[in-house]
Amino acid sequence: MVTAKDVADLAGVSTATVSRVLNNHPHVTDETRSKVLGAMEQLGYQPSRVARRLRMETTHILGLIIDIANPFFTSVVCGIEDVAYANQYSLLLCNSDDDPARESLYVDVLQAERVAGIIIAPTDENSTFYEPLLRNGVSIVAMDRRLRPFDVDTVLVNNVKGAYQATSHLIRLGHRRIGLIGGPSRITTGRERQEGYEKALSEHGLEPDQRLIKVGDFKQDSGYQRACELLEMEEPPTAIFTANDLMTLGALNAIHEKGLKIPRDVAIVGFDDMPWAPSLDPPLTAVAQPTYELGCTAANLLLQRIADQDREIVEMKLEPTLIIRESCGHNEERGRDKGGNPGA
Amino acid sequence: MVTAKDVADLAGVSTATVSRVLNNHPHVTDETRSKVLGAMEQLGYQPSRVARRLRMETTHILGLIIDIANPFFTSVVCGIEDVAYANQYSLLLCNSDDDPARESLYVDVLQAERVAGIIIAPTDENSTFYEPLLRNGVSIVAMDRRLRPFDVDTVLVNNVKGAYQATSHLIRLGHRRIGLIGGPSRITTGRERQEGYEKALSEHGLEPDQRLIKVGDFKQDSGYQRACELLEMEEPPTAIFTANDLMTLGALNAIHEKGLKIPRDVAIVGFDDMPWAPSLDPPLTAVAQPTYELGCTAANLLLQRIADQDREIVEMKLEPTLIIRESCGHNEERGRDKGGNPGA
DNA sequence: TGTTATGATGTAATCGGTTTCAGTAAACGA
DNA sequence: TCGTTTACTGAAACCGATTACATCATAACA
Repeated sequence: MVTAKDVADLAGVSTATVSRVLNNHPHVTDETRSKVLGAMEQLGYQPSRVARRLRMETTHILGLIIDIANPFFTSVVCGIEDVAYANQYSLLLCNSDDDPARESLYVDVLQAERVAGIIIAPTDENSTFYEPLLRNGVSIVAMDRRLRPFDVDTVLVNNVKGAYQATSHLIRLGHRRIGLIGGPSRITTGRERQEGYEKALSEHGLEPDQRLIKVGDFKQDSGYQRACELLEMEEPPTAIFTANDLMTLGALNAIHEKGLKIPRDVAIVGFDDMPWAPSLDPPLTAVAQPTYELGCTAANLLLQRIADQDREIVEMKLEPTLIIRESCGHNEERGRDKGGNPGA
Repeated sequence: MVTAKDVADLAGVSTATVSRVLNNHPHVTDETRSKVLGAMEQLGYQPSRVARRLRMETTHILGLIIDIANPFFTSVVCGIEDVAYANQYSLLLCNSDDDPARESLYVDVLQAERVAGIIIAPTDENSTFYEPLLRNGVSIVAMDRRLRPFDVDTVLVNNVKGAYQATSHLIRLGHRRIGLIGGPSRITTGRERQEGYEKALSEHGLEPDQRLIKVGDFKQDSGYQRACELLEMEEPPTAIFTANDLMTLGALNAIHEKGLKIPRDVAIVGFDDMPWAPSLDPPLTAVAQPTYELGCTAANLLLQRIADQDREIVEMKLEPTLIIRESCGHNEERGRDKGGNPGA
């Protein structure tokens, strides 16, 4: 591998000058500069970021810890990458697999890599293993989910509101027995979406029924399993709210498998409006999240904090939107008190 | 940030000894070892991978250049990450956005990062900007797509066969006017899937009609646009083969928007069997690719090559499977010569 | 007892850049 | 003409680990 020394020798200068040319320092003769540039060109020189990093103590690398199997995050990652790319940062990708142990291990790796900052979607909002990072002044942004023990920049989507809207929509359509397929309560999104669901029920005078609340793990199979449990109850729910896209797909499989017709036999609202939602059978009513924006915002917050460690800590909350299609039926305006408190 | 020097001072030893403890060298007293470990613990020491990397000239980082917006790659990345994780490698994620210019830039970045190896899904199978990498002995694996100018390890899916199966399936069902929404011909998958489509037509005695062949860019919007063009022809095709998952979704939007019924008015086969395919309206018949396996294989090949630069170069071809659901109808066994050469 | 082998540890060079400091030559002012 | 400033460049220290080599103490052996 060709080094600055090689370039310097060929150009007949010192490595200091090579470095100066590389970094566009003033006080370099045009003649020297072009000699050095010529030598670089000729040798195909690529300066080692590893060496530069060691000396400069500034890495221009961002760490990213998410559950990469979850398609929700693909668009989020796009947003992050676009911002990183525009600012000449690279991305170190870590897969938490929604497992706190794996997340913890990657946190150590990222610290060892001396990354400039980290964007995480914590798999447990009470994790404490970020303490050493913060002590060492590594910048952190919590994204999509909270990291409660620490005061860090945070970008969230208003989960309570989204779940509230989805559930209210079902209630407005006359549903009284509404099942929830939720996420783990250790994860912010799991907890808050259940909260929004329960809030909607309560505010409409309905008592949350614990038997209708099933907790999955945000993966497809659990959506299938929990949906089966709900549908096989002696008094099954007439509608189901699934707390993320993968569990929605699982639930749809269960519903179709049992030969049930949506929305006639059972209605369904999902959280996450994915590109395929309009093409599902039937087109899915779902809570849309601003995923790309979520990623961009997280990355921008992180870059800001890297630039200014003393900036005050912010928490941003992006707004979800309920996209109404056909998986709950069309009769919301008919014969019912919209948004009111209809009887049983 | 705490360094080996700090640990050495606290433990009353030299940095050499700290390093020896770190790397489990023999010839360290139990007493010294525990003193050092204690100091590390007490200071929360994380050895700098940056420094180690510079000295050792072995990075334990793999570069990955793909179009991260394409959901096809999420499962592929899972496979890669699992293998990397198991071998204590980290992943530097680069988004080509299917743009050769961006890919080229990232190639330089990865070389500057001195990554141990690179996995790429080339956005142009004739790109020549990998030459400097190969000259410097960086290991490369081409995945999902070819990199023709260079002799590198390659893992592909049998695209010709997959497209052939999909198209033959339509022909067997009696379709004669079959539209193709293909990918760019500079990309292996675009070229080969068109090849398989044309081969199926020819072998069944049908002349490929250039007006029915539309080329998209593997993104959703182009699927929508090309499908509109096909459906608005004076003599529209009775079936469409879409060359990847995103374009399939776009085409479905176009079909639904025009109020057409699948498969009655128009049949559709997709390339890529995604988790949502069974839940589409109607359940999608599609060519399934072993995505996770594709990722694992690529990562394993790369690690093998890193370990042994002289291993002979291999090209692996994984097999696709046509998954028959309902988007082409069910009548393949009825009244027709299965696999034969039925008349018009 | 003297010699040698061996184990445990420290010293210093090293990886490839960046940066401080010093030195040289040219330019400028008086 | 001399002194001072300024532009340019090189020598060497440095970032934080690893490791070849040196050193010393102790054990083993003749």
